[in-house]
Amino acid sequence: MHVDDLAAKLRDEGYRVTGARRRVYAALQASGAHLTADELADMLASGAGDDGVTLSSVYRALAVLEELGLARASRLSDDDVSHWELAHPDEHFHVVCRGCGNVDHHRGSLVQVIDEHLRDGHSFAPDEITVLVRGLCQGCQP
Amino acid sequence: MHVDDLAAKLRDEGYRVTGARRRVYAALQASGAHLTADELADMLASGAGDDGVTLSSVYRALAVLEELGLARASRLSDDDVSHWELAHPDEHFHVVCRGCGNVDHHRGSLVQVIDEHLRDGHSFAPDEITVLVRGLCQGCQP
DNA sequence: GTGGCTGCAAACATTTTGCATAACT
DNA sequence: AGTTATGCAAAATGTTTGCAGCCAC
Repeated sequence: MHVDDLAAKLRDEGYRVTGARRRVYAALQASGAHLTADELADMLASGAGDDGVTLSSVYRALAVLEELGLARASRLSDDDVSHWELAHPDEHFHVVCRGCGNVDHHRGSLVQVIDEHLRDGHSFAPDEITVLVRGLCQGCQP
Repeated sequence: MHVDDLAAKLRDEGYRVTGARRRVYAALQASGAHLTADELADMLASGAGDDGVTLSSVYRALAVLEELGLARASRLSDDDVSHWELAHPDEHFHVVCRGCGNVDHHRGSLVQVIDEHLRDGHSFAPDEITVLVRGLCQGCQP
């Protein structure tokens, strides 16, 4: 999603279009990775002449983006930090390598399988399914 | 697992058998539910004449139990609290109802399916697979 | 008796919040 | 101009840690 569309979506929902929100969104998009609020704040710290974004504003921007369904938090490690990424429209889950730290977005039908299984077989209506796999990728295996 | 076996396992691994560890284990076993460290500390607070267990000791006891593979932490809600339970030997995943808060241990082959899929198709060696589903159970649906 | 364990309080890290100022509409 | 968002610092929260005394071995 382009930054212009972000502006439109923000206005649509009654939010203002601010530098902080645009910059946080752009940073997530540019990196393509999973960033913590702290990392985002560091990346967006006030540089030469530039205005920068504070840590608290990063948190508030992320909350708004999440509200709009544009960003997602996940707990990829077992320490207490949330890692943020732009929300992908298609179902996927995270495969994290303990060796190199690489995070894969694994697209597949498994999330859908779980959904259908619970819906049909157990009368449970899921609205959020999280799958997290940790282990070793091919290159990091002994 | 009986508390006597816990004692044996602790000794086997070079840990001491203490009241705190026994009580934390027993509380997790008795409740059968997912408890936070805080809830455990409250349950085990020093009662009439009884000795009780402090919050920090609850954390330390849980760390040891996790080390031995006897307890597991999961993040069932999106606030930052860890919920603890005794580790079940069989694969299962959590189904949490947003309405009544009930947590189901759903046993099934899905975890195994994910494991095999990644192992065979993607040369990835998982050592931890977490599946968390949130939604509405039958009774809480509109 | 000795070394690991506990309680207590203080430290820590992450996230949230209150308030005055600045910025979007 | 009006009111929402930001920066800053301070609070809140969950968890960890240092240290003196205690308890399992």
